Amino acid sequence: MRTTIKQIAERSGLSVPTVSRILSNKGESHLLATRERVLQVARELGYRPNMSARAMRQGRTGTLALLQSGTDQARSLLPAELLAGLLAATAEYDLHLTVAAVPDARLTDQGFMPKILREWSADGLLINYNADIPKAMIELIQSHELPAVWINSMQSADCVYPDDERGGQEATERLLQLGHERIAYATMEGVGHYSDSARRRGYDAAMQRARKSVQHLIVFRHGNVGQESLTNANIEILKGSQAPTAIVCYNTQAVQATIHLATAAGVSTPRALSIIGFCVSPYEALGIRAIDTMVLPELEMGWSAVRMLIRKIEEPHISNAPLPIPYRFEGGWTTAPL
Amino acid sequence: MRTTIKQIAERSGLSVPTVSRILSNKGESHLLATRERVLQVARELGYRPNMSARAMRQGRTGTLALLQSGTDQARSLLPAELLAGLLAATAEYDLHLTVAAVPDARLTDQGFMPKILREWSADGLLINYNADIPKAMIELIQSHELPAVWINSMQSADCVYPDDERGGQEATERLLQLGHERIAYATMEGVGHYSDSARRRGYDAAMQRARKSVQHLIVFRHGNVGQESLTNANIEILKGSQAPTAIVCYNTQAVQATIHLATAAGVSTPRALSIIGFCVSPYEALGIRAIDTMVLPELEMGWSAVRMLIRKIEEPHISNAPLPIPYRFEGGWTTAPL
DNA sequence: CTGAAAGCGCTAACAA
DNA sequence: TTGTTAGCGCTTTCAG
Repeated sequence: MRTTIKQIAERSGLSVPTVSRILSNKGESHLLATRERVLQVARELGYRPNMSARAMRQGRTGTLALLQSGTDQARSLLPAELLAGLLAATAEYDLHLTVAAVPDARLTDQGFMPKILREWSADGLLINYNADIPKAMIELIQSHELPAVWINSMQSADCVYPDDERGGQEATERLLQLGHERIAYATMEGVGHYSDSARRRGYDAAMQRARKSVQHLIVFRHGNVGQESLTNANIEILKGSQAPTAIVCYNTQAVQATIHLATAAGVSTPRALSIIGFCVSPYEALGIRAIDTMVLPELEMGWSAVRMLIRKIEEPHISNAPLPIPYRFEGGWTTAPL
Repeated sequence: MRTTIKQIAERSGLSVPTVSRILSNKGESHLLATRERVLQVARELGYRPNMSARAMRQGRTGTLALLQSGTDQARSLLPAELLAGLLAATAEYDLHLTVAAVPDARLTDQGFMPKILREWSADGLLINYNADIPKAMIELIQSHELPAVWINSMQSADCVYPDDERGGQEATERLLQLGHERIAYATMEGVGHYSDSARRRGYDAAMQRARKSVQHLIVFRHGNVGQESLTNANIEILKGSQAPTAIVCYNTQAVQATIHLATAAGVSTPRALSIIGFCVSPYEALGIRAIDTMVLPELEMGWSAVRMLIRKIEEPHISNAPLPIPYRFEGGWTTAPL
């Protein structure tokens, strides 16, 4: 049977509360001898505290829950780095992280509610919805009394999100500073996420401030068209006399597409074409050392979200200002002065 | 304050156990009237059961824990599909999933133990270690009394893993059946995972059974060499008179590399070069509709692992036979008869 | 510095 | 069909 405090108390000839205090480091006012004895016995018996009991007594579960939008797509909606940040931060504050997904299909179901929202089993909620959040869901969560922080989503309060607009602007400014004038923005067809328009807004703003005209918007279609047509559709842009000398790419996929395109067009990077991309980390493409990257600060975002949520749990009625996380530039080998 | 069963009992003029029984569907022997009344009041007060209390009483937390090896690398060691499978399965059985990571750096630390192992807060353990598992860790977990199932790892019992050898063999056999004779195996430099050697063993076996000589092993180096040298290093293989007409690729990265290489060498797919890759899902590369893929059955693996663990929790002393999960072939547009 | 008593919210066993 | 009693393991008073 599992070892309990009571057993340790009996074995060491002390009372239950004494053992409890020592094992949970409450009050240093204990004889060194008793202390040692208790710890020794606990070790011998392989004691591990029953967190359910502790939680019930203290009114805190010691758990944060991540409510994650549909993971039924192949592409990871829960980026590894974000998860890493959440895990590191929760571990740091001695909390557990439980993950709950709301399948996209059920997102609009009226009746559906994930287990985590039907019960008291976490102290707070981290919400990472990449898709648009149904209004009903937002209200549900707000009426739910559980402290919550939004990740990757702009709300009026209690949210943490990457500063995409500023990121797009900074990427473009870097290229401008290198002397580039014809700078394009490249993205993938059908990206519904607000980050695409936000980065593009930043790009537009930088171009306008520099009094350069906004250049070719390159939109890559996903692969389900024939090899020839796809390549030819964009290849002219890179070969024309007004071809861009630099491109800001929306994501890793767009970077890959751009490189592929450049290879096919016989345009070499960075000699004739500079590239900055929004990637998870300085991406090593084939034949390329590393991409100049605006790194999405997922790790930091995870940490910030956890810290904000902990604050929220401690002071539920104070709402936190939205926290934009700046992108970090990491140099690679894909940009050069014009 | 949070609504409790007691409050519902008072409001509805019934006793606490009656309310408890109705709310947790125990025993159908209740008057319809009382039933309705209780449910009504519960709804009004927004009742949600306190899982800590329930867990303490029942000796079950209703939680499975995923112990995950270091997430400090950029590459996701927790594939989205696996997580999706685990989440779907735990939701199906009305269980929570908590995720705990052991940072690679601390993997060998003697003193280090993740919170989840220091406490009683889960009913069972799902272990997903991609790196080699230190022996000490295995023993620790085995001595830990908590029912455990290994994912992606071959143990003597209680484990679920993809059948890489058979997968490699099947991929190769498909190409042989298409009439190919010069078939290569392509992988990335420095892959430490056993899946590489297992798939390769399967490839070797298929080739030997067909009495074909094992062909060119193509090893792509990661991008940190100049574009020229990398391409040239492998390009000769595809241009030579004994060039392979088909390639089995270890992973998505190797597929990308192969396509890039083929593009550069002027070899078209699938006309002159067939490709089968081990990818997460039929990968849409640029200019390619979809890769012929041996799909890693991560979703199923997640489900199987959860089912096995639940069995293990119910009957801790019965050990489950290792469960190899077969790969699933999904056709694309990158293979053709010779 | 330590112990006795009480109770967190829930459910299982038994009694009515 | 419902109520009474008891107790899961732990921590928090408060008393000694």
